[in-house]
Amino acid sequence: MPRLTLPDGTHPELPEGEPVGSVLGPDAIAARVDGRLRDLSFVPAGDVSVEPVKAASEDGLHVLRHSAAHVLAQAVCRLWPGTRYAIGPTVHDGFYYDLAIPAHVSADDLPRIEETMRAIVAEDQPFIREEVSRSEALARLEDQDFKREIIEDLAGQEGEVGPGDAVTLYRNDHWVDLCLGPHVPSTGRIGAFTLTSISGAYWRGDEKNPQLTRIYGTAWATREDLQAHLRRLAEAERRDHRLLGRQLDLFSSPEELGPGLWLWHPRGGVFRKQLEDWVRDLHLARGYDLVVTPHIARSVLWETSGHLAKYADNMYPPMQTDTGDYYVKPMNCPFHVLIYKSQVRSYRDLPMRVSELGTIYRHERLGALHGLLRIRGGTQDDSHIICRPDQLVDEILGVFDLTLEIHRTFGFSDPIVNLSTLPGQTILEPEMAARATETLVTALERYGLPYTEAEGEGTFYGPKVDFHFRDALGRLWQLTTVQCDFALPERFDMRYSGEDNELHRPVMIHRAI
RNA sequence: GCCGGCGUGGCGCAGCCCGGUAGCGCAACCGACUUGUAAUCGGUAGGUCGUCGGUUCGAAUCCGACCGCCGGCUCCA
Repeated sequence: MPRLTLPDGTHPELPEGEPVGSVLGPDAIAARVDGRLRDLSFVPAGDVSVEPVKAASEDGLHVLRHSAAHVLAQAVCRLWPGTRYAIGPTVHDGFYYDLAIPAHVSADDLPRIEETMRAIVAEDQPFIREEVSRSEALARLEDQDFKREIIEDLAGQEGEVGPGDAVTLYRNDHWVDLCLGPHVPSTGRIGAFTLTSISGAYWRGDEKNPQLTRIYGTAWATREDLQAHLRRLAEAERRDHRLLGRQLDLFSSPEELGPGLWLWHPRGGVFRKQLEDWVRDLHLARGYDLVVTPHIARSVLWETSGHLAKYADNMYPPMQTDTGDYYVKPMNCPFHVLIYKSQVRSYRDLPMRVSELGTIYRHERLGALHGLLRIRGGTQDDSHIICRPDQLVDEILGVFDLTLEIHRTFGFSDPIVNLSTLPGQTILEPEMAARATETLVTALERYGLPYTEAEGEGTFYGPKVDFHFRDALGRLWQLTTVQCDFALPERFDMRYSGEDNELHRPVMIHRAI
C-alpha cells in the first residue's frame, strides 16, 4: 500500500489502486505528486509526496485554463462538425485554441460558442486520461491531421509524453484530444470563463503554413476573479497611450503622413524635451559622448554593414541623386562606426562610448505597427561602445546597469530577459560567434540576470540580450536590445593601436531602445 | 504580408441588415446665468458619410478595388 506524504506532514496510506484525489480535499482540482502536476485520478505506484492544487493557485489556474481550452475545442467541434483542432495551450491570464473550422467564424459567433461551452460544463463530463500506443492514437485521431502530425513528430522522443511508444489522450464524452494534461476532474470544474477574441494564427507559428482560427479566452477560479480581471482590462484600455495622446493633445498620426509616422504636438514637444534631456544627461554621467549623425547615407555604407543584404525589405527604397543612391537610415550603428574611424585610435582611447537620439526609419510590415510602440519613423535611444576584448564583459555589465536604470525610472522593474543566440545565417565566423555568445552569458551570470535562451533569434552580426516587458493588457513588448558584435568591426576594418604597438580589432556593443 | 473587425462633422457614436440626398452627445462659437471645480440654460456654425470605381431612376446604405485604423499571427537590425 503506497504511503503518502502530505503538506501537513501526515503520512496516510493509500489503498492499492486508489487515486491520489481520494485523500485530498474537495477544493483540489489537481495534485502535485513528487513535484509533478497530475490528475486527481492519478494512481501512484509507490510512496510519493502529494499536494493539493487549488483552482486559485498558479498551478490551479493553469490546469483550469488548459481544461477550458479543451472545452472550447469540443464546443467548436459540436457546432461545426468536421473542425480540426491543432493546439490549445494556456497563455498569460488565459488560454486559446487553434482550429481549422469548416465555416466562416467571426467574433459574432463567440457568444454561441460560449453557450455551447456552458452546456458542456453543465454536462459535467469527466476528463478521462488514456495512455495508448502511438499507432492507436493515430487511429483514434484519424480525421485530425494536425494531431497526427504532432504524434508523428513525437517519434523518437522518449519520456515526455509517455513511456516508450505511448502517448496520452484525454477524452470528454466522445471527444478526444492528444494532451499531456493534467486536467480538472470534470468539465463542471473549470471555473468562471469567457471568450475574449478571435484571430488568425499560423500553424506552428510559421507564416508559410496554413492559417488557423485562434479563439482566445480567459478563465478564473471564481466569478469575482473573472470580473476583477475584466475590470483590469477595461482600466488598461482607458490608459492606452494612443487614447491619452489624443486626449492630452500630445501627438497624432494623420493619414497624409503615412502609417507609423507621428506628429508631436506642442505639449508632446515639452514632454520629449524632458525625456531627451534626461536621457542625454544620464549618458553623459555614465561616460558616454554625444554624437549627431545624418538621416541618410550612400548605399555603400549599408552594403558594407550588411544591412542592405539582410534588411532591404524593411528599409525605405533608395533615392537616386547626382552623387549616388541614398538610403534613409534604419539604424545608427554604421554612422557611429564612421566616427570611430575618423582617426587612428589608441588602446588608451578605449572604451569609446557614443550615444545618440537617432531618428531612424524602418519600413515595418503594416500589421506590425502599433501606436508609438511600433512605428515606421521614430527616435531611438541608441548607443555603441567600442572597446578592447578584455574590457568587453565589464562594459556589458555597465550597459545592463544603464538599461535597468532607464526602465526602472519608468516603473518597469520586471524585465523578461532573453538571450538570443546566433541564427543559421550569420556573417560571423563560428569561433567568434561562440565567443560573442559566451561573453553575453558571462555578463548575464555575473550581473545575476535570470534569462531564457532563444535559440537562433540573434541578429546576423551577433547574439543579443533583449529586455521585454508586459503592458497593462499582459502583452509582451521588446524594449531594449543589447548586442555583442564582433562582425561590424571586421566589416568596417576597425582597428586600434595596442600597447604592443600592433594593430588590433576592437569589439562593439550595441544598445538601443 | 496573413486572418478577423472597423472607417459617418474636432472627439465618441446612431443610421447601413429591409437603398430615396445625414442624426445624437461632448467639444467649438454667440448670448444668458453666476450656483466653487464631471460637465446650467438658450441659440449658432460645422459632415455628403476613408478613396476610387460599379450596380441603380436614386447609395452613407448593395458590389469591387485601394488606403487607413483596431485585435491577433508573422516580423522586430
